[in-house]
Amino acid sequence: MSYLKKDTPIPEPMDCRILTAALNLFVEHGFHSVSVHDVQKDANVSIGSIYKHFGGKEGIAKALYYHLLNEFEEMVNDVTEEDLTSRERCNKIIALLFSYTESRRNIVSYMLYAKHREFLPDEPPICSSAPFIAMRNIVQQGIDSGEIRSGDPWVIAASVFGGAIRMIHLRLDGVIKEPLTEFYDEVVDCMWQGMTPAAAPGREKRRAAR
Amino acid sequence: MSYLKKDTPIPEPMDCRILTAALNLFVEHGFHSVSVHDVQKDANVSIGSIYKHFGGKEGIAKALYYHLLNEFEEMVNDVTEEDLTSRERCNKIIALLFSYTESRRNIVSYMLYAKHREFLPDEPPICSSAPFIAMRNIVQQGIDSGEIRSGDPWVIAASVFGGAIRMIHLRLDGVIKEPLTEFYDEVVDCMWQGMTPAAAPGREKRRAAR
DNA sequence: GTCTATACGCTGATAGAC
DNA sequence: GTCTATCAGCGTATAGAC
Repeated sequence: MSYLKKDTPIPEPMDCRILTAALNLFVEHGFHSVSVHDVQKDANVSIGSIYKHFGGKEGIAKALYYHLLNEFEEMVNDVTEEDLTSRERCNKIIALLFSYTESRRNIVSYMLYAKHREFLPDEPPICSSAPFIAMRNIVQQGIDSGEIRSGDPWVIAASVFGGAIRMIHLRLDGVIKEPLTEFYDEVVDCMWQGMTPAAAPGREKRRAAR
Repeated sequence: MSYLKKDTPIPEPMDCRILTAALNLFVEHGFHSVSVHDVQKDANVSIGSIYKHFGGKEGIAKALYYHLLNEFEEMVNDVTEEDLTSRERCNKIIALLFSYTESRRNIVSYMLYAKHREFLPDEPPICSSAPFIAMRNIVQQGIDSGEIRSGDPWVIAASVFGGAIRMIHLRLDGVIKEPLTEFYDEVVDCMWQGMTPAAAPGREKRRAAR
């Protein structure tokens, strides 16, 4: 059942084999380029089973999405419950995301790239789903406690996590060749320099183009 | 011919009507969910013309991609040729990207979300294509001239543009309701606070989790 | 519960008239 | 150069045997 956790204990045969096969195929070829037959073949089950369990291709994608979203949320919640400062929580989330990108590449890719609108017509986009809101809330707490400069919560959250997320994109696209974990210190350092309340008032700026 | 430029002068009837229709359909429904018949209907041309001009659906997607990529590259090159500091160049690119996201939403969405691997099997991913490399080079010049803190060029580039790109994603997903231009000052300010060479040595850090 | 075989619609692509 | 009519193949989904 556990995809994100390191110690996957060999999941229930049927459902999970289907989900795992679908995940890999979706990421490698794209949702619409994969047929139910492809999944069926890869998972060593029959088409009937797939329709019995998930009701079709969209059903698989939905189940996969919610399952992974849930695990992601648990991860963020775990970090939230630890006794850490807001900054340490942000850092930990970034570290975990980097780590997962290396060890569970396809999962991160699916959650980051999949156009969920395609199979979840009227579901909130991933950016406004629970775990991302939790991340924004961590940032909000940091603002309230004075650890992080104040401002629009989404802007601050985008500034905190934007660099790291961009690094993940570059890594998934093959632009960056080395494991992300090597860049963790530098990314986090760059980011916090701009997020300290002390730095907020701004000196020497106000010369921006445009 | 000009999609990115503000003053689109009513393009050549045929080719551009097809490309425009395809762009909107691709963005709204996804590449694979759109049939050639859909494009044909929307563009008010016949299937024959489409196959004559573009050779099929993939041909349309490719033409669209290269066309827009080219315009994007021109935009970056224009900024590069202006007499500005590296920082001002970065700011101007961010300002232009924000502006285009508001005025030419589908174009930005297509370039940002489209999985180009699907129709460009062995083409470099967008992140390593010419305009993005040009952006990284601007950052590199800033590092060389001492305007920007030193470090791995991709990390620094990700830190410079990551927050802004994240804001674009949030805006395209409908999470952010107000025009991006309203957030420009704050985004740029946050970012440069972390990018100044003076700030690089690092004080009070080295407490990162993980 | 699991499988196989089959039906039906849609999509990409072409041939040939105008 | 542009269009219409048509085809062949694939992909989803189902019905029914085991």
